[in-house]
Amino acid sequence: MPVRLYNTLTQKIEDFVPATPGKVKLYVCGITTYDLAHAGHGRTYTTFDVLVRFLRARGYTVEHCQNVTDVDDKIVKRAKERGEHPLELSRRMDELAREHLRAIGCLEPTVMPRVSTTIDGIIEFTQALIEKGHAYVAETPLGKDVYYSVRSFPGYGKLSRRNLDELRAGASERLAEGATDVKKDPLDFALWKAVGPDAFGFDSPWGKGRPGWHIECSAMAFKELGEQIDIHGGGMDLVFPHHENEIAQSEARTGKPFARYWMHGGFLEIDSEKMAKSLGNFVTIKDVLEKNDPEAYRYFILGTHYRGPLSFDVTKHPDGRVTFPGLDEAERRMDYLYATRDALVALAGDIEPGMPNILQGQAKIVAEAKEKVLEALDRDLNTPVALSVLAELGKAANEIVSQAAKMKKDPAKYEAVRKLAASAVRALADACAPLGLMQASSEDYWARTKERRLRLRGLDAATIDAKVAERSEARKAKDFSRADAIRKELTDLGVEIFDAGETSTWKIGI
RNA sequence: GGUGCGGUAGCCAAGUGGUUAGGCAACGGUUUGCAAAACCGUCAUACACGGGUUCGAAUCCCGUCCGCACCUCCA
Repeated sequence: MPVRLYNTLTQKIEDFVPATPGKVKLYVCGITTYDLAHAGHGRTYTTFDVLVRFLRARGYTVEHCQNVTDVDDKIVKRAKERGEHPLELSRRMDELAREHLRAIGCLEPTVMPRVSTTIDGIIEFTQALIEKGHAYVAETPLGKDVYYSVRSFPGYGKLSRRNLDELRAGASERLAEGATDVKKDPLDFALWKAVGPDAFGFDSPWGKGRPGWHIECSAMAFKELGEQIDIHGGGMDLVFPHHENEIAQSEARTGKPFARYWMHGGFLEIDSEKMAKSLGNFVTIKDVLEKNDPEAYRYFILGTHYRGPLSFDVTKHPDGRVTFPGLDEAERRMDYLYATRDALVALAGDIEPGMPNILQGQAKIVAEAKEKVLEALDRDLNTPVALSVLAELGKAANEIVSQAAKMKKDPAKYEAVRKLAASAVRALADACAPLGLMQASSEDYWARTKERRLRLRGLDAATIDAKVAERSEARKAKDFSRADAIRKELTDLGVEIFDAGETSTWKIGI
């Protein structure tokens, strides 16, 4: 079955066929770097990260271009407030965003162009549009602006299904509020805006100014990927006007279809409202990472189809603690997956994987897991179904481990079940790979979660170790009431105890 | 008003004409000194509402209701 993706342009799920067989050119609109990246950004970039990992797992070579908007009015404004150079503020925020996205498992895009280093391309693109009659220069008190003439492009509105007359009604009202009317049509949008001689800007044939928001993406995609790309992605809020304008610019210049497929991710919501910087209801990725494991966040995101809304719940406890219940639940699932893998590895040791004729129900699940995950992703990135495959595999794996304990007396059987366990380890890795899950070593995963959970609960490991040791002594002496009392005490602190024979281990609950 | 995205069992969430999605919670069982974890079972003939098409509809058609977003900067 081919890869199928929903295309906003046609409103249909279509077979994915890139322009060049085996090669995918992907452009994803990046972040405007004036503040920390929030959990909604994280959702979008995680979605496209899974798309990239998945397409690669399906054998495609993916060129993933994600821009950095480092020249923008918001950046200039924020920088001014802080007495910082705009590009310096942007560089700092970009570094943090990269760090946070890397932490949640997003692979570095192949290319990351910046506005500030693409000014030549933007100017060239703007000039081309002027020459072709799609853009015009307008005089303003600050100098010369360049606007795109929306009426010059017949296909305007085809992505967002809007027609110019309906749009004009809204735009005229806004203009009435005292804006200077230098545009020929209220819907025309800026390609280049003049700034005063003292403001942050770049020299151009039209004087000092800054590029408009939409032209930069057209120019960067053109420069890095060429005239036509396979997939263009971003959040749903970019459909209009940003992506509509990109189409108008790029197709007016080249005369060719810009992107074959347009993909848009749904919103992350808090209290049923879109999480947004402008609404002030956002939780940053940094906030998330302080409370939960990065893979728990990814698991949480993948639990809902990328086009639907995803509710990010925040619970404020009576004691003042703030938690994210959805992420907590996801983190328990990650604990489960890592614990499952640990048990498999402990059983398999370094035996070679194989598919012996044993535990056939489980063996079938192990054999099919990888392909089932890929098949789920074939269907417009159905990550919830992919996670259900992981759940099925986890169950089978744990069953293999518990059945193995009963086979120890029969060396031939035991070796066979160990081979199956080794296959399950491989299957788990293969099934997780396109999702970007279970990327840590067990050692790292348990260490980082332990450290974080101890910190959140204000506990320290040495105290717990001492209590657990004391309890072990009590158990050895068959003083079970003493042992149970200590366990109760620890449980109340959020510490879970696991007895295995005479020894006990512990972990902090989520 | 226009354009989209949603409304599925206690909760989260797949499915888009007939065949067990999955997870969480709860309860019962196997296991355990007792637990926990793990596994098995139950909850589950649920699909916003009203009509219609069909042998058969959560799924298609018509009409409503509700939530959210975009139409100005937004992933």
